Amino acid sequence: MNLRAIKAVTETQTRILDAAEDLFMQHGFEGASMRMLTAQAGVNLAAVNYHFGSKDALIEAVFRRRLDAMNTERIAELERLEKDAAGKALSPEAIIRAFIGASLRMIEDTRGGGRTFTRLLGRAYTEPAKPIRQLIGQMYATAMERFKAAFVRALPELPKDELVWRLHFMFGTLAYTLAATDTVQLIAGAKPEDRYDARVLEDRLAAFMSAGLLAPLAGTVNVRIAA
Amino acid sequence: MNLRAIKAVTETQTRILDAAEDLFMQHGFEGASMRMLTAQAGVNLAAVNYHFGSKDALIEAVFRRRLDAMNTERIAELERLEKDAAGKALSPEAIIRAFIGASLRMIEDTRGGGRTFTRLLGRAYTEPAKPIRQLIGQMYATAMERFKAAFVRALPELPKDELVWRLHFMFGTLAYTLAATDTVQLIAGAKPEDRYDARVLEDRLAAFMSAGLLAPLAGTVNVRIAA
DNA sequence: GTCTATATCATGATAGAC
DNA sequence: GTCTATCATGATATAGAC
Repeated sequence: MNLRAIKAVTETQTRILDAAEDLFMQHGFEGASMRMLTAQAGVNLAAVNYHFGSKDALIEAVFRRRLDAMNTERIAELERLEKDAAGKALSPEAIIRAFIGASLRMIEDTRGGGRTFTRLLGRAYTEPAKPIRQLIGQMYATAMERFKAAFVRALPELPKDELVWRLHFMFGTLAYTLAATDTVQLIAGAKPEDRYDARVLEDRLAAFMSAGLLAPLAGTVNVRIAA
Repeated sequence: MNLRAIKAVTETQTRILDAAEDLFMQHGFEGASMRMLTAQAGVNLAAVNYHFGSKDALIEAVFRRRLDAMNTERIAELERLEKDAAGKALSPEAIIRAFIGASLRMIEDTRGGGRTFTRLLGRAYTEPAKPIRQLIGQMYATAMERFKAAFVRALPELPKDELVWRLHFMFGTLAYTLAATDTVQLIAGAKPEDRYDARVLEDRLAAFMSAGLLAPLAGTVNVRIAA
């Protein structure tokens, strides 16, 4: 009888996943080695292959551990909003908050590694390696469709291709915020206590993103100074 | 007499820089090896160390080749605008265009490797390795200060810490756009001919970013549906 | 399930012939 | 300036004892 089928996650697996999260974030997927990883996890070098099969499978496990739950939470929040609205259109800002809230709340989780994961996630969005892009794409697919549909309903007058671009920009804003909140010196000017406060960050991000999403159409208001 | 002092950039150096740009973008700095790199450049394995001294020095050279010029161009464009305005305040959107224009125009340069570099650059913004962050930070420092001052002058009523956050968000939007324009599936819905048209992209980005920059202050307009 | 030991190959860097 | 050859180290992965 297979014990692993019952106790799906062992102590060793958790330690490996925690170390992998941290080291993939710091050094990238190719840059973080099995030796670094098993040393930091305090497990044997062979343990990764035993528990996960290969380095690539470990990468997938790292994302799967948190990302599936995160996107499920996003969709649940959106559906809660839609139910409460009872047929009325949602405000774009409310939809935005439903999308960004789950990831921002994770920033506050330093003990459980959530913050590390969000930084890894932000980095992974700009990862060109095909297998990783496909992996992330798959894991986001359902939530993306749901949210896109919600935005279409909330903004029926916005041309579809314009919406797609603006979703792209919004995604980028979030990705960079997740990845760089810890690192970038620009933010040095910001009050430290605000930096990781999910509520404050959500307010700031939601204000910025919804204004961008609702911007006047380019072409109709292109005022260039000295053009 | 040192010939390299006269002809600063040799054919071999250019080939190495081109290959490095491409492979650092694809595999990250740690993931791209000297062997890959010299093979793709069609030069000897020892050539990198001879011409650049080390892998780290090569990384710096890759950025320096284009980034210094890019930021000089940005500042020149800003100063041109300020001169034309003759003391009057610039519009935030004009300042934004001055900042993003130089990088977006580079996307169109497929032959010379500009597009590759912009993608590398977008990736590098989320790179946590300290030496690289410091390098990029240094190279941006002057331009950042100049542009921040311009925004302060254009938006005297916007609180400083709010401005800093919004600049951070704008930077993120641009970074992600540079890094992911080629890759992300979301954009699959966009017309392909628009995807790399710097003018179209600049219009879309400028509209999004300036709306975000001018958004009503968070806290004053936080309308939550079903809160 | 966990360990040691090892196979096989890639890594960055350099010494020294040409 | 360019090459080959080589060093010391580190890479992923696995076989087999416990």
